[in-house]
Amino acid sequence: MGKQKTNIEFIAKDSRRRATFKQRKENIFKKASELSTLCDVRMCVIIDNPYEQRYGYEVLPSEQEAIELLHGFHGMPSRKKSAKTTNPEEVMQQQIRKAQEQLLKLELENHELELEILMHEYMDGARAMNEISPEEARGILWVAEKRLRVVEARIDMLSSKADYAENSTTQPFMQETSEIVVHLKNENVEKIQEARVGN
Amino acid sequence: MGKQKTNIEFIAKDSRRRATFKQRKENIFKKASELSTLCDVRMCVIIDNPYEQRYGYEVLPSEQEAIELLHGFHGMPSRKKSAKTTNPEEVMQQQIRKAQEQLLKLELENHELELEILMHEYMDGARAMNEISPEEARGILWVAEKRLRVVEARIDMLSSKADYAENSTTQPFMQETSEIVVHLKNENVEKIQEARVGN
DNA sequence: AACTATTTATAAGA
DNA sequence: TTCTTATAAATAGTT
Repeated sequence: MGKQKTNIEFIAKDSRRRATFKQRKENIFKKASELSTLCDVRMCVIIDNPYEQRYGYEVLPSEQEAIELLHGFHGMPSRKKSAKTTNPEEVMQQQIRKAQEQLLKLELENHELELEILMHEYMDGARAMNEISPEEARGILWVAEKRLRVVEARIDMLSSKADYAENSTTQPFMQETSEIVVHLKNENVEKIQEARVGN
Repeated sequence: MGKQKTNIEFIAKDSRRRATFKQRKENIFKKASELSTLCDVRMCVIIDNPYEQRYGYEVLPSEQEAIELLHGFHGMPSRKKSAKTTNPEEVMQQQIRKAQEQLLKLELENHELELEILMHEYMDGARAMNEISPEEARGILWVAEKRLRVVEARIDMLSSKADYAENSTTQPFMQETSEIVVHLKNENVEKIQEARVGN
């Protein structure tokens, strides 16, 4: 659009490219915001910005939304909203309880993929907040250790090929396995320690 | 735009909302695609689609791009591109070698945050390909176990508060700590076993 | 960065 | 719904 129709191809001239980028980027965010409001649909636009050093990319409406969308948490309530009105630690405690509860359920129901997603989301959320409570630390350790024991048990079970051949067709519980890795900020090590002592 | 200027607010009428959604969604993807080409900029648009059951959301240009953008891997070569022309297993083997190499470097240089990012990316890549090789499995276990030992050692070290107070200011190695969780598809358990036997 | 001539996007209507 | 069309918005080239 404009005074002359342009082909969609890389703009060689730097000044023109920068101008076009700035303008079109802004318009895309605007359009995205409009559609989100008009149809009440969650969306996320991520645009790498090579011309700005502060952030390598810009996100609308939020990075958290993007993470949730990518992880498929369409049905879950937005963590962001509740975080606005509640103490972060409270929110996190709720989350770890929810995570533990769900983990237990999944253990019973053999839905490990859901756990993977849940943990992933939880970890992303915790990292975003840059802070975890002793309860969270304990919860994370609990989950991680539990996963590790399950994995080890399964590997032992698979040591015998015969057992595996037999079980693989009859036991849905063996369908998937996983280990869990949790990243903790170093300032939280002390909290973990406290959690262990307090436990 | 249109025959009448409209306020940006939720469209109550369902048929009209659906029409607007479809049209605007298409246009946003088009605009995003154009900007990406015009300025050679990586971007990703994720739109939840409540009217389609097949996918809860649509992504442009790819989910992998989104993951990389979110994790901040702007400088790294696109895994997707190389995967197109190479055997997936080859690519993954290269990746685990790179991961191990980098881990060693980080152990020495105390840059654990970089490892976190690297592992995160690696895991996402592995999951996307839905397949890992014995070498990868062994590599992942190696990394995970190594991280776990480091964490445990640090927690022991922190058992004494006095030691912590002393060391926290003088030992950069103590700056951060982490545990690592790896998710493995169950069909890969056997591969892990093979890797361990072959090791 | 601000200004237009045009091209695009799109709100209603069919 | 999808297509059409009058009009609002976006934008290429210019200042």
